[in-house]
Amino acid sequence: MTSPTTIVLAPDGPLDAAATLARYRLWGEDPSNRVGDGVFRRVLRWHGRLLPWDVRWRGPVDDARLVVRVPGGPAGALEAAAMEARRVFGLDFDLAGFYRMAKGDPALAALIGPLYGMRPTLGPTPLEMLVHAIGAQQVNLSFAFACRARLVRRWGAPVTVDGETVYAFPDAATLARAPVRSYRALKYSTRKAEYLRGLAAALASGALDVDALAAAPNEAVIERLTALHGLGRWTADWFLARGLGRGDVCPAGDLAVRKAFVHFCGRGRALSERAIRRRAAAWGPYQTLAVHYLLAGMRLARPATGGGA
DNA sequence: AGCCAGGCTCTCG
DNA sequence: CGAGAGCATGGC
Repeated sequence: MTSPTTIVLAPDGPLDAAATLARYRLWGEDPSNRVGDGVFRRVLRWHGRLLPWDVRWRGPVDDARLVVRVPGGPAGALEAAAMEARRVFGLDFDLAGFYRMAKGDPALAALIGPLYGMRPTLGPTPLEMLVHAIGAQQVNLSFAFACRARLVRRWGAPVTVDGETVYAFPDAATLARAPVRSYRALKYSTRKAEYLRGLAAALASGALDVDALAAAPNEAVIERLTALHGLGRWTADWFLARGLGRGDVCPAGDLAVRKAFVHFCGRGRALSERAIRRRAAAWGPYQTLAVHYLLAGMRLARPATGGGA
């Protein structure tokens, strides 16, 4: 009687794993989320232990399989890793339903083919997703990635397996304790340092309750997050979309989203944030997917200038 | 050199 | 309220 050593996930609908994970490489490297050839590696925090795990993908886009392993880890850790894998590969999005809707939409129809199987990747944990969001506010994404990589190497825990080093993302208490000047050394601005410390403290103390957020309606999530210093509507929208996996979200204030709407929906003319929200509302529960396809569509159109999902 | 990058807060009218 | 300044760094 031995416990299983792998969990195999079968996506409901198509999955293009490489396209889904492109976000982890487009603007730089992420030391806590390593993408290799057919494999994704990460470290799980499991009851105080740091357990490296990996997930390998195989098979065609229309019949893909994900194989999750936690070498030497207990069965519970394997289950937890599989939960993270579901998030990383966006397995809970309804791609089939989205494609049925998108086929009849003039802005989206042409994107289904070239992006078939691409899913939004969700942040593995709320802390990690929000730290990235704060870091990405206003600055170009290459710079934001570089700052985050420095943060991970500074306060994360390196774990080496098979010659590959993956960092456990720093925990909230560590980030809450770190002085502002140490963030400055990583090239975060003083204000972002304060925002990051405040966020980490709120999560570490439980003042910001992740489970409660996951159960709350969108409006309540926005209210709770924007009550914190440094988290505005943009950050809250992206948290709903890429943190909680909500489908009915359009971060209409996002610069890249606005540009994508100009290109695909505005016939070259700018739309107000309000007009964008109105237009997106017609996509109902598929807004998050639609926005990701528009962003990735911009990357197809103009590979040199980025703007991807 | 100067402007802009997948924002947010604060101030002022 | 809406508009405008400041934030800090890197890339073009």
